[in-house]
Amino acid sequence: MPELPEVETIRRELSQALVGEQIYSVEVHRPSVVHEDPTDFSRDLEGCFFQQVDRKGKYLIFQFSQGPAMLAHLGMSGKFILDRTSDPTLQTHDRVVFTLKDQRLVFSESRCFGFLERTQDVANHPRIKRLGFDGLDPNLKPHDLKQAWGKSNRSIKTLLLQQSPIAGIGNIYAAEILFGAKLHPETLGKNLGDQALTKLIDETRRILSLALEHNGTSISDYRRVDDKTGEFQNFLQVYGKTGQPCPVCAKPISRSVQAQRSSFFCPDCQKI
DNA sequence: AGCGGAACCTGTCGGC
DNA sequence: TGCCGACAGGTTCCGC
Repeated sequence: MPELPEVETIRRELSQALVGEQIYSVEVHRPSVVHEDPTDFSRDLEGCFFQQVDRKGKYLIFQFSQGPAMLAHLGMSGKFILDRTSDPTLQTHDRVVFTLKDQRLVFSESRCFGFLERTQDVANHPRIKRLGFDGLDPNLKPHDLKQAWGKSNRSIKTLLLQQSPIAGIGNIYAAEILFGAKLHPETLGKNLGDQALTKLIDETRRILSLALEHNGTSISDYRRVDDKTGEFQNFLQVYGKTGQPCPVCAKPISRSVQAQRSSFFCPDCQKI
């Protein structure tokens, strides 16, 4: 599911619901998603209070009153569900269940690409250390992109998916950002000048913010913690629109494959 | 050093 | 109806 706007939507909802809550018990139903001995994982978290829920790129970071923090990545299909009913029936893809005072927090992941991982030192965790500026970080400047991309022969589409120097963009928003910036996905990053880089940064912020205002994009799996959908799918210009008219020039949207991922673009509006 | 591709695992959909 | 291949919002690792 989840790129920056979806993860941030979930972060806000979880923060609201969890801070100050105590974990009564933890059940791990799919050991491979916790990246450590599930018995240790459960035992250590039981009794802890949620203190803060942060985010960097597509990672959620849970801070507790004591002990290590917990990183969560939702992979392709991961969800956090807040279940306030008293029905403890397990759904097929429920991997980890945290029982709190009056609710259960369920980590559900059909494809098992997502995971929960505890760490004593978030900032130095290799997965976090690798990330560049968060996609909404106002400090990102054209110079940073130039420095990172200057010697690379990769296309701009591939570079946007790297999570460094910009973190949080995935396949949907890469398509929408490049359409907004009028850049063909196969343009080489190193060929972009100051003007194009500035436009790219502006569009990144504009699209991610707009998507966040609409609570993210629900194409198939993505749901908010209360099972509501996001609404940004109603605003997509090119992602998944192969053959449909470009909203600007009405030529059909093209699809190609780059680095094993689909790219969607207008062959007329987006130039190399 | 940097690149493309395979791998991780599961589900859905369309064609035959 | 059943089987098979293509495709899916992500990340890491392994050769070349």
